[in-house]
Amino acid sequence: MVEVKYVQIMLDIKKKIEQGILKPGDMLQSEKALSEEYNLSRMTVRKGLTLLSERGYITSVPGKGYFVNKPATGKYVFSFDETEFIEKYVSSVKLQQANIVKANDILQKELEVDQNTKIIMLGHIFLREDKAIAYDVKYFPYTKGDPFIESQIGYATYPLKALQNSNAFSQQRQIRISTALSDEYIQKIMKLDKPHALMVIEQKYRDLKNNTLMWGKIHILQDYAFLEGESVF
Amino acid sequence: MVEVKYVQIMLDIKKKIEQGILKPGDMLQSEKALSEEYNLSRMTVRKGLTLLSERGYITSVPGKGYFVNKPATGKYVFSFDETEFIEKYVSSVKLQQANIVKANDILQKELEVDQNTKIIMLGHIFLREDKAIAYDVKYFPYTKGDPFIESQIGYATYPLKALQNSNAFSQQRQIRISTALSDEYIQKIMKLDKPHALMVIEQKYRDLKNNTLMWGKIHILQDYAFLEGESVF
DNA sequence: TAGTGGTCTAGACCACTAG
DNA sequence: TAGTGGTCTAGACCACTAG
Repeated sequence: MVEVKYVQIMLDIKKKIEQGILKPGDMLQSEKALSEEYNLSRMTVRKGLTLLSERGYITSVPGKGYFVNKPATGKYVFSFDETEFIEKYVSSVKLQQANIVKANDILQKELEVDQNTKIIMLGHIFLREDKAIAYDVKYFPYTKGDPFIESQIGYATYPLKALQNSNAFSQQRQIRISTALSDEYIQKIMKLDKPHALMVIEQKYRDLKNNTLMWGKIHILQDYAFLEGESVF
Repeated sequence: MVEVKYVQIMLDIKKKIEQGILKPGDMLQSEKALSEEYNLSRMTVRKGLTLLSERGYITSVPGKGYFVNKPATGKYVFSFDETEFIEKYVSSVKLQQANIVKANDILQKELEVDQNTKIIMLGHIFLREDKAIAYDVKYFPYTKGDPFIESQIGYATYPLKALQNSNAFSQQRQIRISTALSDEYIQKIMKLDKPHALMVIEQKYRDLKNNTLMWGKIHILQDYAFLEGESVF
């Protein structure tokens, strides 16, 4: 399989970096020198270098040249999606609680609203063959007349899908993963006879104007709580 | 601040997608049509479209055109790095155990070695003001004469840094996050008086030939176990 | 066959770097 | 002042699509 020219030069330089022939901090040859060495136009060389730069191998410093990066360690990508979790493990979702509440201190902070804002709270239990494996609670600021929120009240199935589909390109999401022992309330509603370890996945959805659209926590029983990721540079 | 032309066209089309003027599945105008509309050369238009494509907004289909993507939900990037964790929370690291062991079933599977391979096992306790907050165990296949491994035995401080620095560009890393209740062994070595929730972070380092360089698990006490991430498309 | 995106070229002008 | 990377152009040839 013959690769395209800019991939060839990219792979060639990448190999030199991986083998340590080019070391972190080293300056590459100039675009001009590379285009002469590889017999390519400068734009084609640039395309190869851009790929290396996007993948974190090198950095360009205008006026000076390209430099081999010090590898950044510890960065991973992973996926988490309630709807995927549900498809994988959950046989049914039970609406456990649906309330309109006033914003307490935590909600004021997390949703960035004042104390008079009404909040829709939705609690769900995720069941697998009649056994509770996760408890999910989400809070939505209730803006009167907001067509999305109106549609959520009394929404039959799991509400998040609507939020995700509505305009996902205009959302920014944050996630926070931690762990906790089940407290008495959770043990009661999940019908656990003793304390269990839970993975707690906290999510916040924002729109492009930085308004918080949703804040919520999912508590997953340890046997069903796995996240997997891969390194990226 | 005047943006460069390819950023302008990128932002313009991005806005149309975010506002829903262009919807998932829609075909964009052709490169030629766009270059006439914006009065730009085709290469400049392409550069803008490439940015949108890299960010997950559109996909190009050769021979047909560019299409607006359906947003992929649930993908996040986050960082985890033992050395960062140590800097943030840990006042001292205690070597708890250093052994050469034979590969049992789990190690054979995780390290992809046979039963005769010798494995170096290093257990560390992470202390914060004399209190154990994490327990870390790592396994390295012992290849005789491997200069890296030789240097690890009896290595005074935390061993991972050497592995990370040695040749990080030629490594691929996997991570797996789960949660567990502390078992008796962990309670003993961490001096816990009762069961605690632990975040379990499992990491595997591979080289480019897919040899496993290291497999290990860190068990972190719930109060110190937080991972944060952001959405990416 | 006309239209699409993918690759590649040769050249231009620019701001910035560093002696 | 010579060299560097950043942007942009006008054009070429290609494989692929779909009527």
